[in-house]
Amino acid sequence: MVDVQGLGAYSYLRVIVHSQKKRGRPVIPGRRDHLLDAALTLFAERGFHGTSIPDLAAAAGVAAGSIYRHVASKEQLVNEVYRGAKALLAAALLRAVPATAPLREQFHQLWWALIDFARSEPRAFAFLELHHHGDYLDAESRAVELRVLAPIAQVVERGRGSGVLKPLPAAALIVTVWGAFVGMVRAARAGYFTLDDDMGHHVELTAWDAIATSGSPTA
Amino acid sequence: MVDVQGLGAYSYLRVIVHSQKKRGRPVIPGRRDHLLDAALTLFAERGFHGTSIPDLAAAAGVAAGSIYRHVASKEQLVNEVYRGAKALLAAALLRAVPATAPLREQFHQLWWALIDFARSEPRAFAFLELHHHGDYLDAESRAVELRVLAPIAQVVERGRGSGVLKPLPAAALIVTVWGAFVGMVRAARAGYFTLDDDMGHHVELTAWDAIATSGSPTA
Amino acid sequence: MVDVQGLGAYSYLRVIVHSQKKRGRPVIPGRRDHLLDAALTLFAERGFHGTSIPDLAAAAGVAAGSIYRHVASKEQLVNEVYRGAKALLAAALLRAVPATAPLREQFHQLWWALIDFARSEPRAFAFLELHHHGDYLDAESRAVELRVLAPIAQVVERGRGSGVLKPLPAAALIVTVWGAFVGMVRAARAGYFTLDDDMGHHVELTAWDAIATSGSPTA
Amino acid sequence: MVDVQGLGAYSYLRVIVHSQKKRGRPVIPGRRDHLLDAALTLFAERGFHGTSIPDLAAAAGVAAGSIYRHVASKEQLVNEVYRGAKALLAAALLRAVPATAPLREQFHQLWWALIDFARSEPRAFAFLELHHHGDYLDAESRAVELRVLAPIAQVVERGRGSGVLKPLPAAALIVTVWGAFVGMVRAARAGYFTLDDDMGHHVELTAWDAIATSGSPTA
DNA sequence: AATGAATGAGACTTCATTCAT
DNA sequence: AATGAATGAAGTCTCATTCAT
Repeated sequence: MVDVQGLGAYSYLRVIVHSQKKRGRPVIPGRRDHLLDAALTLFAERGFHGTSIPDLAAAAGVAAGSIYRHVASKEQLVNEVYRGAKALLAAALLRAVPATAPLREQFHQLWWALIDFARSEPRAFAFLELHHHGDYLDAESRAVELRVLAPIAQVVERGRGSGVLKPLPAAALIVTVWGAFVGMVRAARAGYFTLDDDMGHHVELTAWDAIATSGSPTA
Repeated sequence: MVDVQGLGAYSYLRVIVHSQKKRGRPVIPGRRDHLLDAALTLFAERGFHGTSIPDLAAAAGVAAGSIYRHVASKEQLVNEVYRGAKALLAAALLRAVPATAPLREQFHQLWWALIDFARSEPRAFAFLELHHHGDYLDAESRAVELRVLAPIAQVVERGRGSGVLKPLPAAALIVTVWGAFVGMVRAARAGYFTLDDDMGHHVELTAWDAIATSGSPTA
Repeated sequence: MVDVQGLGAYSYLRVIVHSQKKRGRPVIPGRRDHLLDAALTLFAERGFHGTSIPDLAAAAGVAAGSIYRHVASKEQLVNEVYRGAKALLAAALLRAVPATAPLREQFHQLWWALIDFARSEPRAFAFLELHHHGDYLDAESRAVELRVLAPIAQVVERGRGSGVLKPLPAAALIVTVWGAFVGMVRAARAGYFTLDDDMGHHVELTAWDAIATSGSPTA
Repeated sequence: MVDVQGLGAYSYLRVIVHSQKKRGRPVIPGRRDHLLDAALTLFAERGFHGTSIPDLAAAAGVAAGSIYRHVASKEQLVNEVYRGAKALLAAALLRAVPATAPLREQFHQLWWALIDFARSEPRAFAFLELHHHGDYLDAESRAVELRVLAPIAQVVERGRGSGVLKPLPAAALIVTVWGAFVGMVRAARAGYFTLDDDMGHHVELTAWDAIATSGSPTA
């Protein structure tokens, strides 16, 4: 099991042990997480400006004013959600890289880790796709985009060095793989097909052939 | 000359599509076209909900109330822009398919037509990417996504039949190509690299190898 | 007639000639002035924080949103009202100082100019009293308080020089006169008596004796 | 020892009034007194509507909800503070009137009692000035203004009868004295000068001359 | 007795749309 | 055909108050 660094303060990603140390009316355990979760859903579906505070409150099952007990502003809320989703994706990718293995095997692990992520956290995936930019993202939240793709980049670099991958600029290889993956998920979400194991496998083959040296073994 | 079907009433597309011809018609489009053009810019940059009517009016250089001379509502305006952008893309693709040619050549034509489009109409491309869904799109506007990719689909189908392309589901091949292309443009827009001819060429190679039968010639 | 400088942009203090040069739905002539007037009333009665935008809108007979067509914010509105009221008071004082006249006569003119002001513009007077400080006043609006009392200060200085007034610090004399005047107006507003000519005259006598050299003639 | 009537249940006034005595009672008042004290500060600085319950709670060092252990509402709180401040002023004035003494001496005592009050309880003084009116004051709290000036009125009446003071309406004399005093304190608070003994003495002279029969001795 | 989370009304402000000119 | 003032609903956020602990 990988040690997932970088979760930082995104408490809702962890199973929370409530220490109940303060006096006063106690926090209903899941409230904040519930809010962030509802926000993830709505922001992913309608975007930041398309989601109102009353919408969020209704989805979270709280009064509108109560939201401000958990976050200071709507902007802070998106940023919190953004970083949470990003951490989730980063964790999925990190978990998938067994340090030593044939490159084709690494690629396979990575690919299916991504598919797992897209399947188990479809909202987080959709959210990240929709919110790269936007004035409401703060400096920390921005400048992520492809940085989270570092594990992929790492694998690609290794492959280029060893001659297994095409001697093209790394960026060209990465955008192809990442683009194919995103395209697949989007098409599935749009209803063009179901993202089943077969489809995942098919596109894995195309993605690998895209970047592998022509003569390399495909599977 | 390509027959640009489907433009319907979206005159300003015709102006743009035909603009290289310089016939008698004034190049400076009418007020309505100017509005649609300004709307394309703002919607692409900020999204539908992030763009206000006063913003649009200011960008178009008209009074807010005047917008309602041209469209009945803000929603109708996005839909109009949406269909315009989609028609632009469709036109670019249609123009690119020389009915008879080796498949690799057709793919090449298609690929560079897309690059031309992304370069010459970056706002339209960004807009389409950002507005697939959204409650504000009417029934006609939605359900486009990949339909406009019909020319690509057509080429792919031909290729599968002839054995030049992998015997995978057409959807798997299409999403890979389209995904790689979109990934490349997005990465360029995000500043990770410049979409120059070299990069276009590199990614073309990966995309082709992704879908071609393993032994096929690459270029 | 004195040239009243300092009215600056406070249009509502002047009789307005409407030049009606712009197109579009015309401004209903008195609207902005009407708003400032209603704001003067409410702010004087309830203070800044005690007056809401809906209150102001109702008092001015417009919709709440319409207020923002005339001022950029509630804060700008108070400041506008503040400067208007101050200009009114300044004008009243300036108008009252006949450059050459026996000091007692000057005092008399000044005193009754103030009474005229308090009677004809009771809201402006009450407003100024209530709004010296306040975070909502901008730098320009603050730093007025006694500056507008410059004409009084001028007269007092003259009197001290000539021996007609007591050889006390000017500030001591001024605060007594101004304080007596304000006390009188406040008491009248509170209903303790009516500010008629008799009362005005009585307090004038006390105020003069307060500052005049003991042996000076009283009237 | 002065008999401080009217303090009723406002225990914290007694603490302050008696504080110079240092008997067994703890100088640090209870929670409720602390709250009323904090409220006096904030209300004096920002007014009723400009002060929020969270502000008050923070200033008093208690939780927002705890305030409602001590008062039933924010309105009751101002009224409580109002009556407390008024009682403080009343006590200062009562303490200052030695039943038998030459009128000039009585005036002197009164005047310096007021100055003591303004110096030692500047917040109470500022508060009273700012809160005469206001919908939030209940019937009992309102209609005070000059009633608390009864001791002054008493002295003035005596003086009119004996011919030492001007034969003008008592109200005319009172507002002058009170107005001069308030004007002096306000000017000092605004920073125009320091309210030192000299200034207090100077303005005392003007105030006395204002109301004394012209030939009367000044000091 | 005290806490502070929760509430919902209401604050200021913006916006899509209408309308008089 | 075009303008921009006017509107009122809705948006974000704060606040007085309640309530579970």
